[in-house]
Amino acid sequence: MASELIRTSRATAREGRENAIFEAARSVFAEYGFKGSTTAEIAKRAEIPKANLHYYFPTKEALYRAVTEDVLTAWLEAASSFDESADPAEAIAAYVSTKMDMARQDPIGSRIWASEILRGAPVIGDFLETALLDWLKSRETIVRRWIKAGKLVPMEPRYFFYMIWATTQHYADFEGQMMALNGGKPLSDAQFEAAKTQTIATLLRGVLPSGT
Amino acid sequence: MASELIRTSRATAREGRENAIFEAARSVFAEYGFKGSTTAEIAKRAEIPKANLHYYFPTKEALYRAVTEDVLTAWLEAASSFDESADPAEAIAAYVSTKMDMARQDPIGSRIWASEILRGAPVIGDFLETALLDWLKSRETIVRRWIKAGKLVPMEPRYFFYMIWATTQHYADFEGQMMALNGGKPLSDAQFEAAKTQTIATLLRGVLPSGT
DNA sequence: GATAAGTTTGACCAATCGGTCAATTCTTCT
DNA sequence: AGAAGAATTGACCGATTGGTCAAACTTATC
Repeated sequence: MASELIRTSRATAREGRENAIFEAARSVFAEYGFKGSTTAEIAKRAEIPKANLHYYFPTKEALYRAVTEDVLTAWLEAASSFDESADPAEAIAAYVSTKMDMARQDPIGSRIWASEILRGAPVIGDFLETALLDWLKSRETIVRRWIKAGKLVPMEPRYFFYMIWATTQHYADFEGQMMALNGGKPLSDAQFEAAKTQTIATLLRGVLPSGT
Repeated sequence: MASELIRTSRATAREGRENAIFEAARSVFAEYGFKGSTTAEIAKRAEIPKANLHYYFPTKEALYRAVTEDVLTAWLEAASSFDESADPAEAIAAYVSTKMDMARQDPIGSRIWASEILRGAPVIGDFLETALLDWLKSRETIVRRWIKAGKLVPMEPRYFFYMIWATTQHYADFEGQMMALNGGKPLSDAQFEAAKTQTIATLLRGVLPSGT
């Protein structure tokens, strides 16, 4: 039930100043997108002179690509959680749970993804058309098999995955909106657990046959 | 079933060049966010000299506020669709349907909203804490009444609204991702209708008592 | 402790940023 | 037709942008 996904460090190992720059870049890119971000602001958050940033990352785009690559790696890691069970209810619950935990632990990564899609995915476009599409297709096959076996209600698997992605992503990307609706405070651990449990329950009720 | 929401013109009446600037600004702000957008790019898309833009909108921020206000107006219009029926299934179906249609017809508006939230809602923050919170609270009361009456499964209404908002918003904000997964083409009308129908069905199954 | 390699930094540059302004053109009214 | 106001425009301004560079400073190696 609890997640093993503890991201104390990023996927790619970095240390010292390089890591400070990397983390600063993540937060700035998540907030302002690629175009809206400035190397000066990143350097400021990393507490280093701007010139020093360009020693580790030659251009703003190189830094953005490094950050983006890291986000994709995390996505692929989470994706595998879908496959670890043969039972649809378990697989879906595990996947949604993992995605929710990711949104909670690494909202910045999720926001970088969202921001990248908003501007037309110029950097991760290739990934979407290849790795992501492959993943989706193969999981659609699995879901269709479950439907034929009567373990899931008839449906188009793709739109179900969109619901899962949308909901889990929402808890990262719209954290600000949720805070405003929650007295200015972020969701507490208890609130988040309730949200996660309920989301899984609603999704499962939505696709499991009635008698289950 | 079909939506009455035809947004051939924006909420606020505008004409001629002012409208061209307004629409150009919408598309640029949606793509790059406030900071990442430039008045030069907006002027270019509006096919006017940059100086002319400042005749109608004194500053970039004034233009952004005008665009943002328009998005909020559209949101409030859609919100009312929840109230038009006494039956929970009908109310939810109508609301989701309206929101889906909005995402389809005005994805740019949805993206401006998302982009604004991503950077901490500096402009619409007040709206979130007042009008949106009021709306949410009063609808939570309605949903709780339905739950007590046994018309809906026990749940925290808020997280259910988050699911609805997330899913409907996803079809606007992540259109680029969906295109990449759909052979580079946007969802056809038929595909979109299928997605909408299935989304409503899954959500309703998820919250309606089993015997229904 | 000298030398070389790796790291840090302030000063600087051309390009772009949001915005101004005076001059010009177009509309409207009489 | 001609005056008055509204709309349009190129030229321009100071500030900020991403990025460079040579000089200074640290660190590891002998």
